[in-house]
Amino acid sequence: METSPLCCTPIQSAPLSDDDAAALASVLKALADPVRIKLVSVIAAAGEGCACDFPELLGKSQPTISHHLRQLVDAGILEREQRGKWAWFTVSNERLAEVCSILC
Amino acid sequence: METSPLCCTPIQSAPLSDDDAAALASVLKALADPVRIKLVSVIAAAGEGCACDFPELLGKSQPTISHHLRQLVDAGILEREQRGKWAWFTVSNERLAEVCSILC
DNA sequence: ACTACATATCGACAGATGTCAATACGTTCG
DNA sequence: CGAACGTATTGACATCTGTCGATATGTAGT
Repeated sequence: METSPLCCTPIQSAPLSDDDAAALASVLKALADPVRIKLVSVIAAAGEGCACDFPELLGKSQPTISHHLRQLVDAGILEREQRGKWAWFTVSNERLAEVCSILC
Repeated sequence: METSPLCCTPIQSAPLSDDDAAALASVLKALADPVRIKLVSVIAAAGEGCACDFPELLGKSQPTISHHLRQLVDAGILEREQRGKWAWFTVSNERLAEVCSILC
């Protein structure tokens, strides 16, 4: 869920509707965790990332990492691709751009 | 607190350090609530806003609004100015720009 | 089919968070 | 000063959230 595009009006120009505020808040909430924003930055900087590397890289258990990855995918921030038995992730730059286009 | 500037490197170019990730997450967390992001949008669109108008405008109690305003001020997103017995708020466009410069 | 390995889900728990009623604080004006 | 009014803080509560161990699901190779 939550893969629908966000509203595109910068907050400077008009207040958000209740629905748009809820939608934007839910995407921001997905980003608003130290582990998750670091996951995004690691994947963004490398271009892509394998789930197998994250537990050691971030010092969190495998279930915890899987939980955070799911939230980011559900929010439309990450995209998941299965390669053999590994799960690879990329950042949706469009999604981040949507957020920025509303904030600034 | 939390008024110190955020790190300025886009996540595309390098992964965030643990400290930078925590700092960015705490600012995003302040934005990641429907009531708070709507407060920001209302104030941004109008240029400024009086605390006295928000409870009715957002359908929340005065203590709840005060609580959210405090979080936004602590995160450096809003700035507070006392005018007589009223509290007025403006949006720190610099703070929002910092966030966007890291995300995009 | 069986084994090995990567990832997802479940269940449980401690800690954080949003909310409001009650109350305290601070400013203005008579 | 004292009353009136706007705002902040406190206390309490239900809900949400991050975390991990245990377990289930899925994929690949023998």
